[in-house]
Amino acid sequence: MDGSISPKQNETQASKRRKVVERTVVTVKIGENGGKLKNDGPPYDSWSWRKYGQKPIKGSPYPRGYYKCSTSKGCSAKKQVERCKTDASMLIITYTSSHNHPSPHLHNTKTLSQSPTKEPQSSDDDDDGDNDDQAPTTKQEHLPDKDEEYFHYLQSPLSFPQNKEEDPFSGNLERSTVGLLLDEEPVSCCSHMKVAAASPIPKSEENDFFDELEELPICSAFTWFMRSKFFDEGIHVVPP
DNA sequence: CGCTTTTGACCAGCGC
DNA sequence: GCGCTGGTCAAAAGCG
Repeated sequence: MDGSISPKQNETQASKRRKVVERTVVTVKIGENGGKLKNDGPPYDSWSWRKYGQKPIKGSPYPRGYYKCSTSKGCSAKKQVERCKTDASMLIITYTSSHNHPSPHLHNTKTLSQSPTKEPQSSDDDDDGDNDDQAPTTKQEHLPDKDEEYFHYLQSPLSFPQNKEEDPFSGNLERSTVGLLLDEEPVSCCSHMKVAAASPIPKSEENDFFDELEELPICSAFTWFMRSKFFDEGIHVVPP
């Protein structure tokens, strides 16, 4: 893929580690049209993703798909898509790393919606994808309407499980969504989410995770994600 | 023709 | 130290 550059020397060193960097877990409820997706097909998303692998996951009847961002060549953003064990209509998407290029559809959202929910915090992650706000005139169509009809987005921001009380957004949003899910799916549906949201995290893992987080600027993956999806597009929490 | 998807193999981390 | 599992790479095939 990266063809010319030997990925084994650069990326592999870091990416092969299991303790990954930033991870943002998002749960997507597939609507009735879920069947349209091939496999666990990634829900529509502003970036283009290229599948580079698929693996059966122990304990899960569904394989996990591995995707890389193909919108930009050097972009290291990745995501893993898997279905919830107990509810096949739920997709668990784990975003890893962040995009190093602006979102191809941001201009759409920008013009479409100056969403009132948008937090003024956008300036702090400029170092990351400082171009985030500028929309390249890419012709990545977004189909917001369709998108919204196909999927109901539920989020479980793994990024800040410990701040959830302090965090301006996580408070309501996270709680409601996760709470809702847990309520609806007491059967440990989406164990990721439980871990992500609640925080019965095993000590070591917790430490590792927070450790990783602390090394990163708060902006990273979650921020762009929030900006580009949750706030610009608006995540739709499907009511029961 | 170019890009994406599929599939198998390999590598490395983690747990026992 | 060994085995298991997860994650990535690379080649081939398919599709637009």
